[in-house]
Amino acid sequence: MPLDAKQNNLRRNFLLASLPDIEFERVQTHLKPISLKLGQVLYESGDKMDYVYFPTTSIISLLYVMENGATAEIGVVGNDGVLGIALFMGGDTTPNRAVIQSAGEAFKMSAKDLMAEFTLGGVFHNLLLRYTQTLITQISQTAVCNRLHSVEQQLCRWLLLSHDRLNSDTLVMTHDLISNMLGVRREGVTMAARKLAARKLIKNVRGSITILDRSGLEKAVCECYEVVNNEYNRLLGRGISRTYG
Amino acid sequence: MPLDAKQNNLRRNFLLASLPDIEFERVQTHLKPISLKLGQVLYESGDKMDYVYFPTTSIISLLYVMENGATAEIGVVGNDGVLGIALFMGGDTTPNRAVIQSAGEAFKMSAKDLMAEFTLGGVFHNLLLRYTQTLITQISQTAVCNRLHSVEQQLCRWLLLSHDRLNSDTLVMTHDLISNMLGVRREGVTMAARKLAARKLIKNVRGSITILDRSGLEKAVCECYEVVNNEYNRLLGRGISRTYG
DNA sequence: GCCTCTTAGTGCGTTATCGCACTAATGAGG
DNA sequence: CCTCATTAGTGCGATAACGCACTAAGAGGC
Repeated sequence: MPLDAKQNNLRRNFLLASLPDIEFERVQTHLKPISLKLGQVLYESGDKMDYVYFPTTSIISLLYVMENGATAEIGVVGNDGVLGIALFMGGDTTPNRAVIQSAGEAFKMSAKDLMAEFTLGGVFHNLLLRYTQTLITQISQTAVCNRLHSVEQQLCRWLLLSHDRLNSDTLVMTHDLISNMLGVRREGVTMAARKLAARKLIKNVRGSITILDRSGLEKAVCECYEVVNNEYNRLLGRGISRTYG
Repeated sequence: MPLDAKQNNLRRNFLLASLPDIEFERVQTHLKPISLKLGQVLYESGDKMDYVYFPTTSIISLLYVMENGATAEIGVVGNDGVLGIALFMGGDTTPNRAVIQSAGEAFKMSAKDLMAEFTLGGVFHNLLLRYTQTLITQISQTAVCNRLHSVEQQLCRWLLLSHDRLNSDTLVMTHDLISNMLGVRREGVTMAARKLAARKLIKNVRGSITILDRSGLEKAVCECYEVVNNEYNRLLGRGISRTYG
């Protein structure tokens, strides 16, 4: 990849884009582009983390896997952040599975290089911590939403979170996969999706969902979505959401 | 408070107890003892955080409050940790309400003093980040548990988490308060508590719950409880749990 | 164009939890 | 000792989600 193109792509990750020039120059030499395929597992629970990943066009889902095989998503990482926070937080293994929810590009950085830069304590250090705080908010809101809201509302939230991190209005994703993320029945997703489709908010075709009416979805979603966005904007100073950006 | 007694008490908070002597000496001069009453609110959502709190015998619940007034607990902080992580993570306000779940003692430290020490980047810095990682695990597991487990299992988890952070086997707590924490109906807590009482795991009297059979509770609880403990032990090297410690 | 696999939709009985209205027990204060 | 506020327990219909077995509809390979 020519250097100009690489730098251009790097800037598509908001965290990298927020670095001052001096740190950006230093950091970018350690970043290697990587293509991520749908369903690919970057970390398995308990894995030692050799790399962290800065997505640009891919989306990564953080999943918890129960002993009985049931799964539930606790958060999602796209061009708004970085996968692998446990590394600089001082756990050297990850407690969750990280799986590609939407194929695309990312940049990876070795654990060693990341820690070297983190330890310098500059903007990079503070940026990663602020991002971690927004991720905590996202996980917290997932907990609340799981407790208090309906599958339909949660599907709205999930669609909006994904849409925010995507260039396209179409999510390549089966109901079955979504049900694994939300930790509900596949039929439950089908039902909720059909209701949203009946209201012309989405189009529901085999293997993909297309957002038709983004602002309609925002009216249907629970407050959890906006809470997470507001916190992100407050701490990282730019909109991930297409609406609040 | 005489200095010896104060130092002795300080060590009852595991985070403070883990500091090497040099840092402990420096940190302890900034810590002031404070008594916390049941129901007292330390932070309201959106508040600027003037202090962080290191509980010794008190327990603090992190609650999210919905627009309609419904609440759900996302985590709990006792002598295992510190309240106010958002401060050093770079948000200067807190996204949750923090309310005293069990009356007792704590030490508080001003935001300014905390940040001064944190910025030095020593053991204190790393310890706070590692603790934050364990709190993330706790919140994540709350999300998963809310999604996949029954009220009865969650009550077990909640009782064990509280018991771990307490000197006593008796929790002064009404079903109504517990229902606010768990984000379920008060009657749901009553039913679950009665079932546990029928199995002689707890004793259920007006305004308090007494743990009768701790190991029985551990058999009844979902895996979520152990996951959080294991991660805590792994990262902070000592047991909060009375079993795994 | 047909076969086959994947994905989506349907039907139905079961279960957990909810919402609400109510009664019963407890214990602190006068 | 009695009263009253707080806390706990009951009953019941409503609802959301589940588990499971099944059918129906695309979409790619031969």
